[in-house]
Amino acid sequence: MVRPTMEDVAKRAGVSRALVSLVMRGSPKVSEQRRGAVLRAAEELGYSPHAMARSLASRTSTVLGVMVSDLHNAFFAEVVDGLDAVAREQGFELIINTGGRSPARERRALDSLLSFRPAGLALLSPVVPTAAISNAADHLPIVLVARSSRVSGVDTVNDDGEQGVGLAVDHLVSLGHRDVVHLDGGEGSQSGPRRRGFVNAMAKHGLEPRVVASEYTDAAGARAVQELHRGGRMPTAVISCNDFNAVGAISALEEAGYRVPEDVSVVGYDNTSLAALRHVSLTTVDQPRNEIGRLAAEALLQRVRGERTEPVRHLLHPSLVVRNTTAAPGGPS
Amino acid sequence: MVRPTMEDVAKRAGVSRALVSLVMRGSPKVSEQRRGAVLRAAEELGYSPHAMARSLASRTSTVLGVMVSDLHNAFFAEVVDGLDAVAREQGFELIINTGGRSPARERRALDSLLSFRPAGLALLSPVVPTAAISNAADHLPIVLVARSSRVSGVDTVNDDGEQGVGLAVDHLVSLGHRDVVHLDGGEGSQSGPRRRGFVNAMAKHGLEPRVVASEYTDAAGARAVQELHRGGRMPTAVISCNDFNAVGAISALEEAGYRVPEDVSVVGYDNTSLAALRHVSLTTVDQPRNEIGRLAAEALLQRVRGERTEPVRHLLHPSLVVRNTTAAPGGPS
DNA sequence: CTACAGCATTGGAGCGCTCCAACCAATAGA
DNA sequence: TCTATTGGTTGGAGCGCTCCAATGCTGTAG
Repeated sequence: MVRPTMEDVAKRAGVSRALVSLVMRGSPKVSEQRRGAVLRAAEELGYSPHAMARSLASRTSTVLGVMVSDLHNAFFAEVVDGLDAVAREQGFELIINTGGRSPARERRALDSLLSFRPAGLALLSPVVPTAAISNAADHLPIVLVARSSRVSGVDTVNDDGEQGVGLAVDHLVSLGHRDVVHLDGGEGSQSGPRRRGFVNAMAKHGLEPRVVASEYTDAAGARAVQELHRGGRMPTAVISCNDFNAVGAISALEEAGYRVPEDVSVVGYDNTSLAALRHVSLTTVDQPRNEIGRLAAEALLQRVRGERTEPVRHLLHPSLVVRNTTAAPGGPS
Repeated sequence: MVRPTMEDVAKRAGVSRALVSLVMRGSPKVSEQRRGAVLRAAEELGYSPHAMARSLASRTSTVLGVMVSDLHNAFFAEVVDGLDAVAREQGFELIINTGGRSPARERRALDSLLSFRPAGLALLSPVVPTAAISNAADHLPIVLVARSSRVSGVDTVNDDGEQGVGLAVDHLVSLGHRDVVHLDGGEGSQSGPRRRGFVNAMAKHGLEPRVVASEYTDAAGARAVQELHRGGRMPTAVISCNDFNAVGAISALEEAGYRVPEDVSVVGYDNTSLAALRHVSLTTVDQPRNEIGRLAAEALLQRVRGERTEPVRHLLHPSLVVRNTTAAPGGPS
C-alpha cells in the first residue's frame, strides 16, 4: 500500500532527489545518461508523482475545478467534454464536483473544490448566490457557464437564447404560421432570454406573441397543451422552452387528437440526444455545447496565465435543426 | 489572491499554529474560550483549510475518486448520487473524472485521480484493461461498478442482468407471448448476462429463444427490426438490450406499419428518464441505481477503515416497470 | 598555469498542514 | 505539603515535493 517517493527513486538511481525532480518535470538540463537512469529506477519502483505535494511545493496548480449543477443533464456532459479537451491540450486536469441543484450542496461542492486550490473554477449553471461566487473570484479565476451574471472579474459563456428562439420563430413564420405559442420555462435559468426572443421576433413579424407559463419538464409541457386544448385556442405552432417540454407537448397533442406536424408544429430547445431519436425527430435549437466548454476553458486559462484581467462575456450563436415536427400549417396530411 | 494560512490565524488569535489545527479538526480538548477566538480570527481572515496540505501531512485522505466512463449516460449520474450521499454522510468528498469510453483517456483519468492519492476509487463501467485495475488495487481500495471482473482484492457492484431479462420474459409469457426476440447488445458491458437471462428464461418456459445481433443505440434497434420485417418473421414481442435500442425498435415498427403494443410488445432495459417520458412510456427493467452507488461507497469505506479485506461481490435485484409498450399478443386494438 | 565561463548536479529551506512528545498550570490524592 | 494526574497548549519534525543558491566539473581563453 505504501508508494515510493522521489527519495526512493533517487537512491535507486544513485542521484539526488533534486535531479529526480528535474527529470520528472522534463527539464532539458539533465544529461541523457542520468535521465535514463532515473526513468529506469522510477519504472522499476512503480513510482508515480504526488500531485498534491507538487502543487504544495510549487504553489501552482494544474487542476481546473468544475462544478456541474446537475449531472443528470446531458447538456453539461458535452460542455465538460469541451472543457476537458482544451484543458488537456494545455497540460491541465479537470476535477468535477456536483451540486445537485441545491444551493446548500452546491456550496459544499464549491468549498470542496476550493480546498484543492485549483488554478481556476468553471461553474456550470450554478444556483449559489452571486455573493459566494464573487467571494471566490477574489482568490482565483472563475468562469460562469449558462448563467449570465454581472459579477465583476468573472467571465461568462452563454448561448444567445434570444437569438435561438428568434430562429425558431422565423422558421415557423416562413412556413406560414401566424398563431404561435411559447411555453415558458418559468424560473429556469435561461427562460428570460428565450421568452424575450419570442416576444421580440413575433413583434418583428407583426404577430401577437402568446406566452403560456410552463416548466422545463415533459409533464409541464403536456399540462400546458392540455390547458390550451381546453381553452379552445390551440395555435398552429408551439415553441417549447426545451426539448423535454416539447416532447411532453407532443404526446399531449397526439392524445388530444392533433397530428404533429400536420395540425400543430412543435419546436424544442437544446438539441439533446432525445431530440435526435428517430422516434422523436424534433425540430429544435442547437447550442454549440462543445464550443461553450472550449471557450470556458480558454477564458480560464488566459486568466491563469495572467494574459488578461478584463472580464469577457461570450454569447454564442445557436442554430436551428429542422427535423420532422414542423411543417406548413394545415400542410401535407 | 493570496490566502491566509493557519499561521496567520494563529497570530491573529494569539495562539499557536498547533492549537488552530486542533480547532479546525474539531478536537474536544480545546477550551471554549480559545476555540471562539480561533474561529473568530479564521472568519475575519476568510481562512479556509488547505485540503492538500492536510492530506500530505496526515498521510490520509478524505477523498474518494470516481471514474465515470461516460458522462453522457444519465445512468451514472444516479450512481454518483448514491456514492455522494454515503460519502458525505461519512465525511468524505468525491472527485470525479471521466474517460469518455476511450481506454487511453481513461488511463489518463485514472492516473490523474491516483495522483491525488484518494482514499479509494470507484470505477463506473471502466474500459481499461484488467491489469491496470489490479495494479492500482495494490495501492488503494477499488470498487468496480457495472463491470463484473474477478480481479482479486477488488469489490464489485452490479445489477443481475440475467434476472432482469428473466423478469421481462416472464412478464411477456404471462401476457401470452410465445414468440419473443432479444435484440442483443453485442460487445456492450452487460450484454452477456442479459442474453443469458433471455435464453435461460425462454428455455424455462419451453420456448425457442431467438436472439438478433444489435447494439446499445436507437439506430441499431431500428435496423434490427427492419431486418426482422424483411425476413418476414416478426415476433409478437421484442426485448431490447437497453432503452435506446427499444425506442429505435419502436419507431421502426411503427414505420413498418406495426402498432405497439397491439401488434408487437417492446421491453427496454435501464429505466432511463427516456422510458418514463409519456411520449415513450416504455415497459422496461429498472436497475436500483442509487442503491448501486450507495453499496459501492460503503464497500469502499469499509476497506478504507480497514474493516474488511475480503472482496464483496454485490449482485442487485432489478425490477420490472410496466408501462404502455407491452400487452397481450393481438390484444385490444 | 590560472581564470572563467558554462553546464550538470546537489543540499537545504520551505510550501501548509498534522502529529507527537514535552510542557505548564490547576486540581486531586496521600 | 508533596507528588500524581488531568486538561490544555506548544514547538519541532516531517509529509513529498519545488526552487534556489551553491558546488563541482569540464573545457576554453588569456
